[in-house]
Amino acid sequence: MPELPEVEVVRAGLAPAVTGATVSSVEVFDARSLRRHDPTAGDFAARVTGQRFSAAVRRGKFLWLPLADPPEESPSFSALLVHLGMSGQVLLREAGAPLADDGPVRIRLMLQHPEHGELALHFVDQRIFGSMAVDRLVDTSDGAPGGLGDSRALVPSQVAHIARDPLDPAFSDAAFLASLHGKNTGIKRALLDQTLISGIGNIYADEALWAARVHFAQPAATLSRRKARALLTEARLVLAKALAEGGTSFDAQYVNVNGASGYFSHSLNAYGQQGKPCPRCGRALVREAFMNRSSHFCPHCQRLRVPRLLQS
DNA sequence: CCTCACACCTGGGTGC
DNA sequence: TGCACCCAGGTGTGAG
Repeated sequence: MPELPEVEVVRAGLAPAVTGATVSSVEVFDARSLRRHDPTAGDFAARVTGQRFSAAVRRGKFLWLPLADPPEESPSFSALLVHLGMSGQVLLREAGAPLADDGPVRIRLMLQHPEHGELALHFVDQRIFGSMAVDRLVDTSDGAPGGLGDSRALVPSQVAHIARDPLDPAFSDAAFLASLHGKNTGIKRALLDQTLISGIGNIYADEALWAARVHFAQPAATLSRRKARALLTEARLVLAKALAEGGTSFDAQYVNVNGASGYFSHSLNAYGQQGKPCPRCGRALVREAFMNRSSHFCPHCQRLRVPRLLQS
């Protein structure tokens, strides 16, 4: 469940269940799902077992559950970091729910919540591009809250280089627009660059570009201020609308913490719509190879515009 | 520095 | 049926 709306659906679902809950046990069934865990930070299971979560927090596509109490030997706070990669899921189940029902469960946490009692947290990940880790929390560079869900100005060290997402109140439109101007690359690459703006992936990049009528390969620096601003607005709109519809689910792989799908796939205008008529002009949408994957766009509405200065 | 190709994985779908 | 090949919501790394 990978882009901002899908990760936010998971965060919002986890928050009431994990906040205040204590981890009673940890089972790692596949150590490859700890690719982001630094072994020098200590054994993953040992670092999490017995800990209490204080919140569920998200920036972009990164999710973390801060641990309420720092370890005795260290003064710094840390968090259970979660990234879903391409195929990760976090499912909340009744204690004793069979693992086999949920596909490849890579890690299971048993939680004890003061009000809700015992429940199981299943980290499922087909392709193992996602991972869990224990990571230390560091100060944010701008002094604003690290992400949605925690008012403290802290982020996991592995998230410190990730830009704020466009739904974050502390996101700086001006800084983002200025950074586009200095980029020597196409606009879609810039939208997907999580150090410039986070939370946007292949689906919502294509949707935002379609809505703003911008070609994916348009050099980022050649977008007018007005066009760049419009694109940012469309990105916000599509993320917010997808979130309101529970995210995009093409199959059972992308679900909320209860295993339910989102509905935004019915609202897609461009992504995966190659061959179908453009909802705006009626001409056929196309798919083109891009960065080892695909771009979907309308060749009529989204033209590549080469500035006169660069023509020769 | 900056940009880009590639590696990291599994499984579903398609066409021969 | 078998099997090669293409495809998939992401990110970190290292070459150039």
